[in-house]
Order: sequence, then structure tokens, then C-alpha cells
Amino acid sequence: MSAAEHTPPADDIGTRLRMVRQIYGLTQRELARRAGVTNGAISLIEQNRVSPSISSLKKILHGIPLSLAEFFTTNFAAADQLFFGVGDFTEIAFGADISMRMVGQSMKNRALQMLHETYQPGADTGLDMLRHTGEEAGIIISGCLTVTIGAQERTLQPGQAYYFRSDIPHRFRNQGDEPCVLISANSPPSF
Amino acid sequence: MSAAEHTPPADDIGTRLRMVRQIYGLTQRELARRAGVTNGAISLIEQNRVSPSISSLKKILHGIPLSLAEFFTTNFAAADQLFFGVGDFTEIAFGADISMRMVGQSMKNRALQMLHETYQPGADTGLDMLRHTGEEAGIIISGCLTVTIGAQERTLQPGQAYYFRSDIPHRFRNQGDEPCVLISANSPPSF
DNA sequence: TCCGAATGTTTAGAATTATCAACAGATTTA
DNA sequence: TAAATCTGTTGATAATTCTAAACATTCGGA
Repeated sequence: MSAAEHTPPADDIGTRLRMVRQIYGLTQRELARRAGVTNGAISLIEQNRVSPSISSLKKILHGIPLSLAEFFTTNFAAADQLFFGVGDFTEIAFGADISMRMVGQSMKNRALQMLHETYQPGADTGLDMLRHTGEEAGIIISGCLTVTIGAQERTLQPGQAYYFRSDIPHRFRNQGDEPCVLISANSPPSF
Repeated sequence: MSAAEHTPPADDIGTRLRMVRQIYGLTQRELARRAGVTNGAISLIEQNRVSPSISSLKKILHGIPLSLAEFFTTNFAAADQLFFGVGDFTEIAFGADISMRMVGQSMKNRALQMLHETYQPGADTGLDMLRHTGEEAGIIISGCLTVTIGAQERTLQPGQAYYFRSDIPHRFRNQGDEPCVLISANSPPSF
């Protein structure tokens, strides 16, 4: 271990609690009401002016709700960015006529990968079908996309969607004459 | 969720702390000394007569040592049985002349599988080599065992050992004229 | 058996935490 | 602008936790 480790911003209980509370959009008073403690107690804890008893912390977390194990385990720093602008997407190369833009920078330690994809007319992921672990789903935004899943094939229109286990061989292609845009998700991230 | 869930024996902090302390073979006084608290405090906490503050619990766990996250996450109930008699092994069928006896009953939620294996003369796991995820290792106790790992093959004598990634095709057989006994381990459990 | 050491438990008091109510600043509403 | 919230913070007091020391019990060894 290096001594100057990348500091987790919420090593102290107070900051950690404040982060959680704000992520869940609660005020000190609202959380206090749900948990059955006073707002003052939460204030003092969040300022690290007192170290709560397990029973108090348990009550407070119950109002979120969150278990002690989740509270101490979850990496809230990883969830620090909740909203992503166009500039916060990462382009993933997949041929010249397929654009895949991933929400966020790195999928390390994430359970989900969300993509904004564009298939130009004629684009095709190829005859040797894709296969990987996990599950995936997508919804067509505009244009048409021909999706082959195992033995089944269908051309999806805007508003339609697919969902399948990713270990079933699959293939995507745009047989129309206008670009196809879709939003898709993989779990766990496949690249 | 069912209401009458299988009760984890250490849902309360006190019992949980007592289990951990005893697993690590510490007395209240010894742990208190290491942690910089009094033995009385530990006694009261273990009896659930007080609910420790986070700072106290953190100090105490530091003396074990264990992090708060580990303390609340780890399933100590799974590690309740620490020692296993001959009767605590589970026989795993693997042909008539190969005996595999596993330490413990079930490998659910375990990271490691420990086996006591006996290969009768002529025993062979077969030409179509074994492959699975994880890693495995073993030490020969008596007799000889011919181990094939990928392109390499070697006949091991008592005291010798192997260690390889289990996704490399592998095969075991006893070409000698006396039974071969060995101890082996898989991580994660392969069956 | 008796003694000594080791273990966990208990009690009174010091230290810390939680409550209640009041306070100050920011935002909304009339 | 002023009134009315709503936010987080703070002080005095009540409640709880932690310490220090004594107590009770068990286990071995002389």
C-alpha cells in the first residue's frame, strides 16, 4: 500500500453521512424525522463534533434507508458524478460507421454501462455474432435497427426495444437509409 | 424477503464482536490493551448493555485488526466451524478409483475448497482434460501422481506439489502400483 | 487444598453523546 | 419589503457511554 493513497473523500463518518443524505435529497430535519432522532444530532455528527453510537447511526441510516454494512462498504465517491453532459461521454471505437458513446469515463467498479449508439446506413457488427457475459437492453430512438438474437431476427422501429442474455449470439445492423440512434445498457460492462 | 429469515447469529453488535474476538483468540483484556480502551467497555458492549460509539468501535476493531466495513460485512457465521474431524468431510464422487473428500459440507459463499484425495493405482481423470475457472494447488502425501498441465507432464513424489491456473487443461493419474494420497485446494470452489 | 493468575462482570464517577429549544442565514411568498 | 418558511448551527440539560477499580469465577500448579 502506498502511504499517500488516493484519499477517499468520506473517510470520516460525518462527511460520509452528509454525502449519503444529500445524494438521497434529504434535509437534516427530514432525515431526523424519519429516523426518530433530532436534527441537532445529525448536524453534530456531520460536523464530526461527536462520534455517534452504533444505535444512533443505525437509526439514522434506517431513515434513508441504508444498512450499516452498506454505509461502510459503498463507495459513494464513485457515485459523485450523477449527471453527465455531452462532454462527459467516452467514445468507444467500433468501426467507422458505428459510434458508441459511453456515459462516464471508466467503468471500473461499476455494475452498469450505458451507451448512446449511432449506426450509419449499412453499419453491421458482423456475421460472426457477438457473445459475452451479462445481459443487455436497448431502445431505438430514431431510424431502424435490425437485431439478430440467436435464431430470431427483427427490425426495430423507434420506441421499440430489445432485452437478452448477452451469451446468446447477437448482431446489430442498420439496413435502412437513414442513421439509427439508440440507447443501450450492459450489465456488467462488456468493455 | 421472507419475514422469518434464517437468523444470522450475530445481528447484534455485541455478539458479533464477541465472535470476532474469540475467532482471533483474544481475551477482552488483551484486545482492550491493543485497542487502547478498557476491558470493561468491551464487556459491556459484548453484552449489548451499551451501544458503542463509532470511535470506540473503530478503536477496538483496530486492535484485531479489522475495518468497520469488514466488521459489518463479513459473514462470521460462515466461519463458525474452524476445525473438522474425519466425519466432517464430504465425499465427492469421481469414479470408482478416485476418492475426493472435501473439508466441510457446502462451499456456498466460500472462497476456497480443500480436498483430501486418494487415487487408486491406475486411476485417471481422463484424456479429455479438466478445465474450469480459478486456481488450484496440491501436495503429494504418499504414492506417486502423474500430473499433466497443458503441454507439461511430471510424476510427483511425496512432498512435491503443483500449482496452476485451472483454465489450463489438466489431468491427474496414478501410474504407480500403490494408492496415491494428496491434499489439494481450489479457489474458487469448482464444484 | 490452597494460592496465584487469568478471565469476564459489575459499580460509581468522568467523559461523551443526544435532546430540546433557540438562533442566524437563505429562500420563498404575499 | 416584510413575513413566513426552510435550512443548518449552537447552548444547556438529560441520557448514555467509557474509565478505573473492585468483584466473582474458573483453571492450574505447588
